[in-house]
Amino acid sequence: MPKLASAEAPSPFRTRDERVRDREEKREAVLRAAVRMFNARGYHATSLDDVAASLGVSKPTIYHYLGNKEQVLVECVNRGLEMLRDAADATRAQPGKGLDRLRYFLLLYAQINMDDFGRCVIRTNEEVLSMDSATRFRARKREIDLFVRDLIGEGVADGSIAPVDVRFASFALAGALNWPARWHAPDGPMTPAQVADSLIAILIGGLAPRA
Amino acid sequence: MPKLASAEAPSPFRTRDERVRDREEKREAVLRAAVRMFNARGYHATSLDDVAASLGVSKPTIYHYLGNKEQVLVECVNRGLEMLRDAADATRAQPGKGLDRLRYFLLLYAQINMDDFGRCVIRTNEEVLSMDSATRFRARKREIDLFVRDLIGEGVADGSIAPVDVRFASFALAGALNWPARWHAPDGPMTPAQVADSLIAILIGGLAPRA
DNA sequence: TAATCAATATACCCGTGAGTATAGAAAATA
DNA sequence: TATTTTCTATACTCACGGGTATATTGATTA
Repeated sequence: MPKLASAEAPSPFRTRDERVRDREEKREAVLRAAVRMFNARGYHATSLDDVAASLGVSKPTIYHYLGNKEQVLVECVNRGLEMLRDAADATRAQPGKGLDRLRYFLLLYAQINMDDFGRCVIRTNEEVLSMDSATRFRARKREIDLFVRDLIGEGVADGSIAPVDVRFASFALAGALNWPARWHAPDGPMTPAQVADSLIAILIGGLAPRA
Repeated sequence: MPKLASAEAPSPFRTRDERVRDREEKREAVLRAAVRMFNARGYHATSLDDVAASLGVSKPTIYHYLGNKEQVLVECVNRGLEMLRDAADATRAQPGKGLDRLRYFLLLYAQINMDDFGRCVIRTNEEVLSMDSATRFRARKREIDLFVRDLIGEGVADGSIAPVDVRFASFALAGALNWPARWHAPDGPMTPAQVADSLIAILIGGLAPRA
């Protein structure tokens, strides 16, 4: 009889696992609240008091879940970088010619840049991080950049991409697809997917008319 | 005889005009020093004490020439915006088809974005400005954006540009050509003109191989 | 039941940095 | 020469915000 009660009504008594999950959830809530404010007002202009207030708690609560302000930012950035890494992995498993695979990745890349955590990756400049964090940050962004260059190189090799300068092509793509992190309104009429599609079409096709 | 001395040796006595020019020069020096530090470390992370120290003067000296910290930033941004407006004017006087005129402007645009003051326009986000300044800032950036859209529309109309979505094309171009403000090293091996050329070639030609 | 631990709050400390009050030197003007 | 103006420094005020010391409560474990 006591065993049966488990799935019925939500018991106010939490098991150890539930407590661990609660903790994770709260940590996550702090990060979500923080990243929104960082994106909206900038890191320096956002105080942890503000973040705490927006969650209806006090500052020490944040310190209970995260070490200090920089770590809050670092965790947010890491969430975004993780999404990018996943996108790269998904792309590696993708068939097709270089251009197709590149397009596949760019579509994900652009959309991530319109996500709260992805935006944060773009909007965070290394100067605000400690040297140590900045180094790691740079390294992980470089990983992504190199991945894009590989895809472009692959496309050039198999003829699906014009013989462009790989380095500059990756800069041009990154710039164009990072920019929405600054102008795209999450609650605007265009979905991230639509924005991504439109931008990528232009980048692939170019401005000059096709013969 | 006294008249003749004017152009000979630089007199330690300054005329009224010279004094006005001295003042301008100092003001300008403050802005140059400030914009460099803003670009390097970010606006919030730069104190006016630091700026003053880098010029070998004290903070009140800065306040003597400029009202307050925000005004320092606003003036820097205005310098950049002025360069952009000049570039637009020069382009208006330019002959040729839409694509040629667009290319002409983009070349200037991209280079300005690698200049100290131009960088500052890109790197300054409105959130750090007072509502009033932010509004003016947004308006002047919008001017530039509309100008680019006009050029693209012109090119589409005269057939020199493919029938792209004008709005997204301008976003894609802006993003790609703003990005160097964040990665281009002024003392690196590539000159701004070379960077601009390379990026623009890719944007106009697109990634897909030409038939 | 006692002792411990997790979670949260209140109230504080303290450094930084924007902005100012004041004074003094040098030059310009009367 | 006396007076005012320009330029600059020293030395301050004050608010903000990161971070912490400490107390409280409720649940967990011994």
